[in-house]
Formats: sequence, C-alpha cells, structure tokens
Amino acid sequence: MDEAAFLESYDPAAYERPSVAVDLILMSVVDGAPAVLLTRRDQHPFTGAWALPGGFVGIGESLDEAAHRILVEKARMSDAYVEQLYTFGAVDRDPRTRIISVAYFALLPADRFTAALKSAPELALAELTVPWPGETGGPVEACNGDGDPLQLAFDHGEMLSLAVRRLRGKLDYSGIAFALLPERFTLRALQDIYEAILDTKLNKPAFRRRMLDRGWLEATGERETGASFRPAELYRYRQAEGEQ
Amino acid sequence: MDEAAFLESYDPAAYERPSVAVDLILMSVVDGAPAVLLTRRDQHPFTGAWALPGGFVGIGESLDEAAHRILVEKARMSDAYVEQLYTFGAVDRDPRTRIISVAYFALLPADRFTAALKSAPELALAELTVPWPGETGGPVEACNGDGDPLQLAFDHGEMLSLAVRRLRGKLDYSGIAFALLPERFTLRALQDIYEAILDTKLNKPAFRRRMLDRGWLEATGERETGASFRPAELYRYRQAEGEQ
DNA sequence: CCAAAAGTGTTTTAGTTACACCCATGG
DNA sequence: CCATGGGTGTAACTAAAACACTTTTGG
Repeated sequence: MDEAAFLESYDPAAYERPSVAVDLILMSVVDGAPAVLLTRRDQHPFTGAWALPGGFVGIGESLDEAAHRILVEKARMSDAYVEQLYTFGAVDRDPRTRIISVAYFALLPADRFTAALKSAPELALAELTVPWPGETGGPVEACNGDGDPLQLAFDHGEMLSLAVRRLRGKLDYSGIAFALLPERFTLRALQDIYEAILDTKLNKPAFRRRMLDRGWLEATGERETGASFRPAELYRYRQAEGEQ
Repeated sequence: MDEAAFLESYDPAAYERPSVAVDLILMSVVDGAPAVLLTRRDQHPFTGAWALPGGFVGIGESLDEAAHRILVEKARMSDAYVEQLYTFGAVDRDPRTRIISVAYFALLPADRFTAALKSAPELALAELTVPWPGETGGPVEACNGDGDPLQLAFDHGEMLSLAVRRLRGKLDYSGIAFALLPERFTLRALQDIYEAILDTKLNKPAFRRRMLDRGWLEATGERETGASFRPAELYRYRQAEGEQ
C-alpha cells in the first residue's frame, strides 16, 4: 500500500474498484430455536430466494456505521449487539458485478426480534436448523414455519453457517448470550439460550453454578411472575471489564 | 442489496466507491519471541514509520487470492498458512483517500521467515512485545533489535494487536501452532512456540501429555541430531479432519 | 562419570458432571 | 396436598498440574 496508494490518491480512476457492501445476520433465539431475519428477493438475480438484509457502504461512513445504518433502515431497530463476522470476497459471489461484502451479525432478544417483524413487513423469520456437530462443518439451513428449507441467495448460506459457528465458539467465554435476553432474565432462560445454540441438553445444577461462579450475574432480588409454581429469581448481566 | 445493487449494475459510476486493500501480518516465532515483518515507509503519509506489507485488491481476484499474491510479490514467499483476520473500515484510517483494508495473517516457521528477509531487502523483522494479559486489551508493540518500539503507520498497530489476540485464542484448539514449525519438530520446540505466544512458562510433562493425547502428533521415529545430550524424538503434525 | 535435557510415573488438585433431594408456589 | 419447576448439597469422575524420578546422549 505504498506507491500504488499514493498514485491512486491523485488519480482515483486509475483502477477499477469493487463495490463494498454490508450484510447483516440478525439472529435471536425464538421458541427455543435459533432464528434469523431474511428478506425475499423480488428481483434478478436469485428472484424468489431469501437474502440477508444488506446495503452498500457509503464513501463517508465506516463499516460499523454502515452496519448500524442498515440495522435501522432495513430492519427498523437500533441498539443491538453488533459484531463484524467475516468479509466475503469471491469474484463471482454476485453475478451482476464485483461486490465485496462484509458480514456482520447482530443479536437481539426474542421480544424485540419478533416486534421488528411487525414494523418491517418485508422481513421474515427463518428458523435455523444446525447440523451437529456444526462446529466444524455442514451447512446451516434456514427453514420456514413448516420446517421446509429456504433457498438462500448469493453466499448467504455460508454467512449463516459462519455466524452460527462464531456464536457457538464465543458463547462460553463471552457475554454474548446476554444480548439474546431481556435486561432481566431467569437462569432457566439463560440455559435455554445455551441449549438452543449448542443444540444440547445441559445439566441444570452444573450450569447454574458455572454461571454464578463467573461473577457476570447480579441478582435483582425480584422474581418471575405468572408461573403456577415456584417463581424464579431474576438476574441482570453485569458487564465484565475486559469484555468487548 | 436489492434495488441499489440492481441499479448499480447498470450504472457503475453512480456511487463513489472506496478502494479495497489487503494488509498482511506475517508472523513467526523467532528466538523465542513473536515477530512480524514490516516495511519502512519512504513516502507520505507516515514517512519513516513502519507498515505491514499490503496492496490493492484487483477487480478480478478474490480477497484470498489478493492475500496470496501479496505474500508472493511483497514478501517473496508462498505456501504459508494464511487466514483472514478482520476488515478495517474507519473513514479516516488512510489520510489520502478512503481505503478499506482486509487484514490477513500469515504464519511461517522461523527458518523460512528469516530466509525471506534476505531475498526481500525492504522487509525488516520486528519483535512483538505483548502486554500480558494481552487477551483483553493493551496495544502490542513492535520493536527493533534493540528493543525500542517502532512507530507504526495507519491503524497497523491495531491490526497487530488483533492478530496476536487471535493467535492466542486459536492456539489451544486449533493446529495453528504447527504452521510456525518445520515439518518435523520436537515437543520442546512446540512448547517453546506455546510459551512465546502465550508469554508464560508451561509445565513440561503436562504439556507433553496434552499434546500427545490430542492425537494430532505422529512420531517419526527419527531423532534430533547435533545435541550434546539425549536427542529428542521428532514429531510430525497429522492434520485433524475437522480442521480449517 | 558428569552435565544436560529427554521422557515417564505418581500424587495432588481443581473443575465439572451426575444424582438426589428440598423449597416455594398455584390450584 | 399435589404437581411443577426452582434451587442446593454431596459424591463421583475426569483432566490438568506439580513433583520426583529415570533415561540417554556427548564429552
């Protein structure tokens, strides 16, 4: 990035440039299963297939800003946990023209996730079926309410797979799970998130202790209401210092 | 990425596009310390500062191809372990013009690393001093042979920090360490790599057993030569199946 | 036989899992 | 008082760490 960049600053048309886009993987855990928001394509290419919401990166905005703008504009929500995932740069990933796409994933609690569906009618919820062990390979599939797999546009299936892998990988050592829960939550709800993402049953006492020993949880003293059995204590996530 | 992309395919000049570059973090462990290859900038901006080797992504090549091309062209080596790290997209990260940079890191055994220095005279080796616990924060510093920190151009310091964090994070569960060793190596050499990257002393018997129990190592039956004491057995890395 | 580092066996410790049980609530 | 899920204590197990030890080479 020396001479070439220097020259280009004086002659911006010297090289043909790819377009740069951001695609958003909006994830949540809904009814005990990982879910993602998709839009149905009504134009060429991949007409009728399902795609992640995305858009081009403006010349005056950073990648992170673009991701947040798309979160607001296309998905009608703000203030989600957003993290850069990977940049997809195959030459033919878009048949129309050269587009490099920076994939971001955003995590939301289920209530805000389903609420967004109402205000953004072009979005649809797709359930993710994750082959186990999805840690290493096997494509993730997005399914509609009947469990039928949806056809995904571009390389968006790859993006989904990578998002699920990353989510799994970070679940244990980061506070990422709390982005999928409301501000107050029960330990059972937290365990449900873990079980949905990892696709395993976890031992209740072991899970409780592990979580409480980490020191990330703060008891609110309040209890769940509306249950016909013993109400569970509500906890709050206390951000650890060295957490990104 | 619907209407906008569709329109743009017919009118490529409609939007001003950022340039896309790839920067390479060429790392190794030399003399028991993590090291990186840098070039000294002789032009504006950051004249005299040190930068990672990099270059623009051609319109007809993928990001991975660009990374490999730069590895060959700028660093005069091929066939390294290369992995995409992160994409840096701040608007002002390059004062000349808008450049988005996809950072890759490449890992090499020390012998090939130092050999490359001879054939590429514009490259210099910098030792990395990693604040512990570097897992969470604190910038990594690149130092010359005298231990004086080097001034880094652009956001390349951030790139280095992230590369070290990623290396540390993946060390334990992936075969990444073997990219830093020649084809045959002793368990002591492997432990040295771990200790250099993690910046800790490790217990020898525990380390041996952990490594051998993983099943990634294959004894060659050969032994080290030239030592004036008991020669160590040479091992080979046997790629695990689900390994990327 | 000595120094130096390779390599092994055994005990200790810590962290996780499994299981059994008690507790609190609505009906 | 019963069903249901919340919450806790204890034992069993497993994996890592610490330590002491034996082995093998060159000189």
